[in-house]
Amino acid sequence: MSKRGRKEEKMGRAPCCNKGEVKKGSWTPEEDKILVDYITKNGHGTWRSFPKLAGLRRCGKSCRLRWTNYLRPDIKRGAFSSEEEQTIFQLHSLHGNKWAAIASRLPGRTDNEIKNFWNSHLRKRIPNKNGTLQTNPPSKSTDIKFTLPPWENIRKEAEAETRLPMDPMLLSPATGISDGNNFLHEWGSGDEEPFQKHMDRDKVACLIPTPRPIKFESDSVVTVQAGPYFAGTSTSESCDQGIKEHRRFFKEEAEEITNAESQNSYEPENASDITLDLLLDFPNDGEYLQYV
DNA sequence: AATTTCATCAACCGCCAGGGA
DNA sequence: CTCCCTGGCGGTTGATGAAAT
Repeated sequence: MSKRGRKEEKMGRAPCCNKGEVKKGSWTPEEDKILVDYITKNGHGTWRSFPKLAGLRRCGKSCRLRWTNYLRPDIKRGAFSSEEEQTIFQLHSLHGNKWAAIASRLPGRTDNEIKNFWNSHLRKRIPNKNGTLQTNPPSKSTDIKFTLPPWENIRKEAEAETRLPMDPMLLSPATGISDGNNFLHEWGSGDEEPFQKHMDRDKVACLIPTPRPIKFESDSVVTVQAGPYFAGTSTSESCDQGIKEHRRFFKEEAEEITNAESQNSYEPENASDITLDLLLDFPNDGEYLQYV
């Protein structure tokens, strides 16, 4: 049958499966076994035709999801390690809700799993404009303290590297922090003005995605928190200085990467290197460098 | 002990981009 | 060049169990 003929046969978008015949809801162990056995022997082929071939009363899309998210042999189950948490924070600061991009940097973890983990655990730890955490009263098992945000570990790690030792006076907790996604949006827009106004209005420096602590000379009132997000409360002047330093930092890192790549020797080895690697994948195809 | 509230996460839905005919 | 199919993605829902009252 010609495509045009098929088009005339059924107008509009064809449903991915016959809703009346497919089963929905949780998968049973029997269904899982059928799916895994079939793929092991034959591969999945075209997902659309997979359920019929495998003998499952499921939508092909549902089969694909079940396989890619839960039954694939290379899936890593269990709790996220602190290293994985840190990596997710760093990647999210760069990519936002691009779960597939984040998952591609975490072997064995799926986008769905990371998305759920972010929404149920990590998102709560990002402070909002009031300086409070985006969370209901924390459960007993959740150790959330505004004075010790999750990226504190990263700061300590970076400090240990001694590449950018922190001035102790810069480490007091930030008290007013804007939302990182807002910042990313404004940063990505390439329009500095809204960002400046935002800072002036709230007397809040910023929440800048950064893989390592940033050191800069400050006036007497600035306080700084460093990590996946760099944040601070400050006067307008010290804000400006902080941003300048931030940009210089990124520029230097980008140059480092460029140099290393030109020697064909850059191999990401840890979370920090992965983040630097990601700078080159930043939205707008690296266009962000013009603002650095 | 019973009921309500909350947190978690597996699964679904709709949309989109890429590729092939 | 257009149309369609497919896989992939991100947002959302709802079932379930745990915690609180």
